[in-house]
Amino acid sequence: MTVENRRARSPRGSGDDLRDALVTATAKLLETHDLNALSVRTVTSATGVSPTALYLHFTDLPELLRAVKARFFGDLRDQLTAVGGTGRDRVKALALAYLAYAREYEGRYAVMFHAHRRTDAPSTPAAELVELGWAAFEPLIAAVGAVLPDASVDEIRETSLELWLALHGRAQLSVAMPWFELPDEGRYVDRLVRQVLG
Amino acid sequence: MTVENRRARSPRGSGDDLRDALVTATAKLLETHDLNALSVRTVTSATGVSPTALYLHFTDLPELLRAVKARFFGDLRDQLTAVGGTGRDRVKALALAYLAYAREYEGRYAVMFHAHRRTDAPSTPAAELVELGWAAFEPLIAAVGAVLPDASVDEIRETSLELWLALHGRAQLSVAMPWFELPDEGRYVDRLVRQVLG
DNA sequence: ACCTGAACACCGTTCAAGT
DNA sequence: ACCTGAACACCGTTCAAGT
Repeated sequence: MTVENRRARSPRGSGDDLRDALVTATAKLLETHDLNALSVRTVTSATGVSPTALYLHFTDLPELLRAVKARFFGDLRDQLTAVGGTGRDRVKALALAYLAYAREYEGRYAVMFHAHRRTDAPSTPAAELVELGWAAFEPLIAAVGAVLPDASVDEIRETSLELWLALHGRAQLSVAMPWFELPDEGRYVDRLVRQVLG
Repeated sequence: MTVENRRARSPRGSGDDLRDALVTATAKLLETHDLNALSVRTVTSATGVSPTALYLHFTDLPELLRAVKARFFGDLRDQLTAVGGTGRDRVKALALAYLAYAREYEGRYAVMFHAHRRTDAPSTPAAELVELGWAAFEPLIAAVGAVLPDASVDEIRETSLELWLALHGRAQLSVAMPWFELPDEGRYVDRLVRQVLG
């Protein structure tokens, strides 16, 4: 992974500028590079600082990646809240927007649902991520609630989750196994919404 | 990642013994360790050979991981073909067996559907993996076909895929975000099968 | 035929130091 | 207050050599 030579960054005014710059640079690199092509050195080099500068704002590389994940979940939520429509059409539009996000930003989606951890760490839930995940999920819950006015909160949540898990299954598979041919997104969403919403 | 000191392996009789030993050792390490805790050195050390011995049987580390993935898909297929039952009960039993595999072997599932690649490599489909993926999928297709005797091959495939994508969505999410609380597996499968199979 | 050892350019992270 | 440089124990991979 060769990174263009940038001029060394002048000492900065203050605050979280470098932190933001590192997150932005990492997000950009993920558009064109694999997750494990990311290193402290490529990220800092792309930002124009020394490798050790990363540790001024993050405890380690995984924490930087968590911050990047958080940004991606925020972006996804923004895309979904911008979706229009009402009733069942709105549910379908949200489903299509979700699949579109995964398709357009494959690298992001791979990182957002990347299965790391495993025994070593105490599986730190990273409260911020939990919250952002739920926040991104909310528009779908609201849209499903509008379609099922007589359903309880639990029923709405369960139904929304079924929709989301089917969307995630398709999105994640297409990222993990791009060679696996899947039916048209529109058709998939039509059938899914009919099956789950009745 | 500390690995117990093993005696150096004596020169072997012949053939693919070392290859198998490396795949087995890697599979075992994945039961307790994260994917990126795997290295050429931990794998070969666990096998009792020098780091460079890996290159006698694999072009590089990713190819070893592909071989491990292939073994896991074979295992999954074995588990699914061992499932009994007929009709709709068989479909449900297969779904539960699928989720059970992902739950019991989280590390395996994470590797099987790990989204690597991305621009650098030409996204080598790895024909062997494609075939093994389909082979693991076949039992479900057959079970769905038995439930829908009047359906066309395409309809059966599409319906089976919908079932599988919903199962994969749940399985992969539980591996990627274990802190996300999901409804009971039995209830999920009951509702899913009713929704998709009508 | 099968495996090892030394060597290469990397890697994440720490810590003392610079401005 | 903010950032760098040298150093540490690692990493994947190559290649010449050992038995």
